[in-house]
Order: sequence, then structure tokens, then C-alpha cells
Amino acid sequence: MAVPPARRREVTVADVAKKAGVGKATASRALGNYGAVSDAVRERVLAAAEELDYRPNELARSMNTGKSNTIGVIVGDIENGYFGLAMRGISDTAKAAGYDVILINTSENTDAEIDAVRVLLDKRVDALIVAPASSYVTQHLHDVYESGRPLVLLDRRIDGLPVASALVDLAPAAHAATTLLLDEGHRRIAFVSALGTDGDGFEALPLGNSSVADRLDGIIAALGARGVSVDPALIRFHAHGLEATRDVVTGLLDRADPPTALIVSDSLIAMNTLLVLRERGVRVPDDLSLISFDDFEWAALVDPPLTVIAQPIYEVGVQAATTALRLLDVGAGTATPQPLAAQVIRRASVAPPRALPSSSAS
Amino acid sequence: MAVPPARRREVTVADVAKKAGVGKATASRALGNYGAVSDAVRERVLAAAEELDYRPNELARSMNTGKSNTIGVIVGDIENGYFGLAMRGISDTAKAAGYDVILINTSENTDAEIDAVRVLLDKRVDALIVAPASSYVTQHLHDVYESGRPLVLLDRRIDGLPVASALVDLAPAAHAATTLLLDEGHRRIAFVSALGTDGDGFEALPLGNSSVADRLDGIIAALGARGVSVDPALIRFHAHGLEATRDVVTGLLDRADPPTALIVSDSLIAMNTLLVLRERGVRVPDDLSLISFDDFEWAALVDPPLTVIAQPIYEVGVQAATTALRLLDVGAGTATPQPLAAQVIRRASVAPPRALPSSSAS
DNA sequence: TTGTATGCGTTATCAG
DNA sequence: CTGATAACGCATACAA
Repeated sequence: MAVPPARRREVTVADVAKKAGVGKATASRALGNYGAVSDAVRERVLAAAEELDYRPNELARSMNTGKSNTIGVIVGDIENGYFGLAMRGISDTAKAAGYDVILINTSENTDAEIDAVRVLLDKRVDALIVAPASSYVTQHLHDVYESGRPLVLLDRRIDGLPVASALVDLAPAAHAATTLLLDEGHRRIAFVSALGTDGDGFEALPLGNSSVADRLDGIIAALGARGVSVDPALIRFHAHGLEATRDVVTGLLDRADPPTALIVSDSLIAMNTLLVLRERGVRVPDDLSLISFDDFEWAALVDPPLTVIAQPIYEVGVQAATTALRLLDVGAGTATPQPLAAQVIRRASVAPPRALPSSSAS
Repeated sequence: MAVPPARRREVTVADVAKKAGVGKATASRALGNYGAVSDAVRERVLAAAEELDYRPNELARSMNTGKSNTIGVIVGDIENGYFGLAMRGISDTAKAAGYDVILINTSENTDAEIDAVRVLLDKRVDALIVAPASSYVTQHLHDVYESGRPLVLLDRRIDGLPVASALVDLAPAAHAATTLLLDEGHRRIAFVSALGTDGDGFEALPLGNSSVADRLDGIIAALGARGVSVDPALIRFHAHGLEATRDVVTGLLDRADPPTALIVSDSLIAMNTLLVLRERGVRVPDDLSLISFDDFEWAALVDPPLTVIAQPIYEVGVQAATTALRLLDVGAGTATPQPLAAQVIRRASVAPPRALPSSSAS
């Protein structure tokens, strides 16, 4: 008795109209409840629709309204918990406003991102929320902006692109984290980031990536406020993946004057750094204090529990969606939202530095 | 000179045709390269399209072909690294075959899943890949199946739904993990799962969820093979979230004859279990051995490193997409793919049990 | 090989 | 308030 897959013909407005004994247009109005329809007729149409199990063809609808009731999201790495959470914020907010959300993952690939933009635009999404994979190849985003379709950037700004960004104001948080280390007595504080792995020829040009630039600004400002000079050698990029991170961390540790504290730019680097430190037998926080951006789920479970800079990621998603929705309503208006605030969560991975190895105190 | 956002009229086939000096249909054929077009004309049309920056309206195209060149994916929790990785497998595979992939996250909400199916179907996705949130409310999936649209289940089977599933054969892996514990001398082995949180009124009916049922089957078979009797009290469900997990773990530990080893069903439970154990001062593996399903990134970083049952998640995604693509080609054919194999990765969280507390050998 | 005419399912226009 | 009828942008059967 198992019904073999056989597609039944779709029921259309025409069918509903006929069954209700009214014109196509009237049925359409009743169903989409716009225009003016007498209650009696509406009732009749709705009943017919119900009985026929009518489902409007969204494609057809979108085609001549130009709207699809859908917000498209493009992220580089959905495996990253950061975007997963942000996505939830976006979904919840959009859904509450009656919008659907579809997501395309680009695996941090710029070409894939360009494709994704095309696909979503071709599907006539009403607005686009994208976390740009690169800060340098942004032509496709400029195109979106100029096409007039609402565009909101997630987690990053792009210089010269006057669109709203939903992001966390990292500078103050970085400042606070650095100050925390300074208070413990640290003076040689290193910063490690994955920036510069775009492979697009640019060598560490931090100003290109607002996200990393902000982190750095906060750190440098904090050092400056205490009169601690900034050692460029302690600011390192390219920590992309375990191997690269090992190189960076090793390079830092093998210096004549190694850092006594490390601030890493994201959870992936934190993980790889922990692995490298374990390999080398470096103890945290005895030999080295560690602070990481992002309050990933396992930060408190690892040994030792990590001090982190927690970002209100879900809220970032909410803000991105909210901004997109507003853009959808009013049209233009560079309504750049207020950046959200991050927060330092102190755990056991920070302690005062050991006595300098130079002062031989046994 | 900053161009204010102003939407320019979309260029259509008609425009291209006019500019190329051919008929609409001819232009359409040349652009979609089907039918028969002379090389000379094709060249001309393509040139015109290029010059006008023509972009086909996929909506219109989809509307009368019924296809959208898109595969829709529905998952419950994109924050879960499992689905993130599977998604990459799906994307890579689909993209290689010229298909786009769009994703909807349901936050494990059944209603959201039903909506998602509707949305994707309305967008006329060519195939659907879904990781069902519930094993009980599946009418919408049956509807999809009966509509004839290719459907592939991710990570789960659903009894009575004759569609292909891409998943890992967990029973053998669970068997191996259990045997590992038995070899170490454990006899009281507990299993903790989050099953039964659907809130749909069903009390722990493990057979409803193939994924959990398979795990359990493997464990029970392994125990049986060694003549160890199965204690139903050691098989626990509803470990959803920290609070529930605390209740479950506490209940287990406070028994007169507590388990000496624990197998938990996923990484989230593993995390919460570790937190609870830490709260109670229970040491792993000295007081309790622990094995978790899934080889999440931080499994090796935690203290102690966790023994896990690693699943080839990316491959599951690849298989799901491959199956969907095949279904897309041939039409029907219950081409259920071969389940993939999981693997036990041994780390420090497993050790022989302590001497029984009953034999007071203080 | 090419062009014409028609259909896809809705919404929008404009008489009645 | 209602109902023909024309878009919307593309694909396609059919005729040339």
C-alpha cells in the first residue's frame, strides 16, 4: 500500500477561485489579504483554499513583487562557533519579523563568496548579511551596495564601503585585557593573530582588517597608557592552522627576551597554542599567561581554564538582522548601529610573571 | 562622487535579444545553451549579454523549469560542530556538481523544521537534505517523500520512511568502545544520552531514534558478549543541558552501586558531564572512566584528554550530497548508501576501575 | 536554425 | 467591492 512517489499537480489560485466561485484576482486578494474583499467572499475563498490544501507558489509571488521575504547570510566558516551563534541571533530576529533566512558557507574562500553573493542575489533575497572573507577583494560587495540592495556586514568593517556593520567594539575589551596583564606585572605582552592568510599578496597590513586592527589598537593604547613601549616583534600574524601557529609561538618563545604573556586573536589559535605549549612543556600560567578572544564553550574546561574576552555574539547577530530589517523598511539611511561591548572573563590562565630568568635566583 | 544607492532596472533577455538583433527565444537558447543556435548568433548574444551585464532571473527560470539548481539543507543546530563539518562535505560535493546549497537552521525546533521544509520547497530546491529534529513528528518529511522530491536524511534514520540516510554505523564503534572498557576491567558501564527531550510526550523510547538506538545496541551487544548483565538503571536519557545532565550524572553517582565508567552520547553532554564531575570533585579516570561520541576539537585539550568515538563527519556530508545528486539523476531508486564506519580514539580518560568501595581496604 | 506565441502562478491595473 | 486582463522574466511547442 506504500504510495510510490508521484507528484500531484500543484493547486493554484485559479483552482481556489473556481471552487469558491469568484474571480482569480479576488481570490488572490483574499489569500494575500490585501486590497479590499468582502468578509463573506473572503470566508468562502479561505475555506476553498483550506479544502484544496492550497500553497502559494512563492517563486511566482516573488517574481512580480520583487521581494522574496528572505534574508541571505554569507559566512566564511560555519564550523566556527562564533558564526553559529550569530546565525541563531539572525534567524531568531528575522523569523520574528516574518522573514526566512538562508545561509551559504564559503569555507573562507573568496571566490566562493563571490559566487554566494551571485546566487543569493539571483534568488532575489531582500537583504544580505555577510561576514567578508577578505578585506581586500570586496568588489562584489561594492556592487551589492551600489545595486541598492540592503547589505549589512557581520563582524567586520570594510574601509570605503559605507554600509552598516554589526560588530563588537573590541578595542576597549582588548584594552581591559591588556591592563589586566599589566596589573599582574607583565611588561612583555605578545599578540598573535591569523591575519594575512588571504594569500592575496598583502603582507600583514592590519589596518585592512578592522577586527584585528581594533584588537591591536586597544592593546597598544593600554601599553601606552602605562608607558610600556611597544615591541613590534611581539605582534605576530599568519597564525593560521597548527603548523603556522607552532612557528609563531616557537619564534616568540625562543627569543632572547620572550614574552611573559600572550593574547591570541581567536579560539582556534588558542587551541593550537595550547597544543604547542603542551608539546614544549610550557606551563600556563606559571611560565606564560594566556588570554584569548571569544568565550568558546571549552574555555573553562581546559587546563588551566582560560581567561577570555567574551563577545555578545548572539546579540551581534540580532543587531545585524535588526539593521537589515530597518534598511528594508526605510530604504537607505546609513544607520550604523552602536557597536556592542565585549567583556573580560578572568580565569586561571593569568598570573604574575615569573622572576626574570636573567636574574639568577636559583 | 559616492554613488547613492539607486537600483537600476534589471536587464532581461529581451534587452539582450534586441541588442543582439535576434529573437527573444534565440537569445534565451544561446544564454541557457540548450536547443540549437548557430555559433555566429551565439557569439553575438553572449557578447551583448556581457556588455549589458545580463543576469538571468533565477526565479523566473525556476518557475517554469521547476528546478532551481539548488540543494536545501536543514539542520537542527548549526552551532554543533558535527553539522558544521557535514555541511562542508555537502557544500563541497554539491558545488563540484554545479549545485548551490542553502541552509536553514531550526534550533532543534520541530515547528521551525516544518517551516523550513515549506520554505525550501517553495523555493523549489531540487533536493532536500535534512537532519530531523524529532523522530516522532515526521509527517512533513513523509509529505516531501510522497511529493516525489529527492530527500536524504542526515545522521538519522526514520522508521517507516523509505528514504536514503547518510550516517555512520555507530553500533560497531559503540561495541568497540564498550569492549575497551570491559578489557580494562569495568563491569558497571553507564550510558547517557539527551534523547527524549522532544517534549512530545514520549518517554524514552530509544528505538524511535536510530542514532541513539544504534549506540545502545552496540553497547548492549558488547556487554552480552562478555556475559555482563545489562542494568537498565545505568541507561539514562534526558541529559539535555547542564541542569538535566547534572541530575542524571548525580543520580548515577549517588547510587549504592555507581558505574565505574561512562559513555556519553555527544560532545555537549561530555562538556556538561565534565563540569559536573569537576563540581563534585570526581577525578577522571581515577574515579570514573569516560568515553564520548564525536571527536570534537577540544577533546584532546581537556584534562584529561578524552577517549572518543570519532565519526567521519565530513564524509557523511559528502555521502548525503552524493546520494541526493544520484536521486536527482535517476529519479527514484532507494539507493541507500553504505553506512560509514566510526573509530575509537583512545586517550587518557580511560583507566581500570578503582577497587570497589564496598571492600573496605582503606 | 530562428522567430512567434503561449504558459508558469502571482500580483497589479483599471474598468465595471 | 469585484473581475477581466496585463505584466513579471523566462522556457518551450510549434511554425517558418
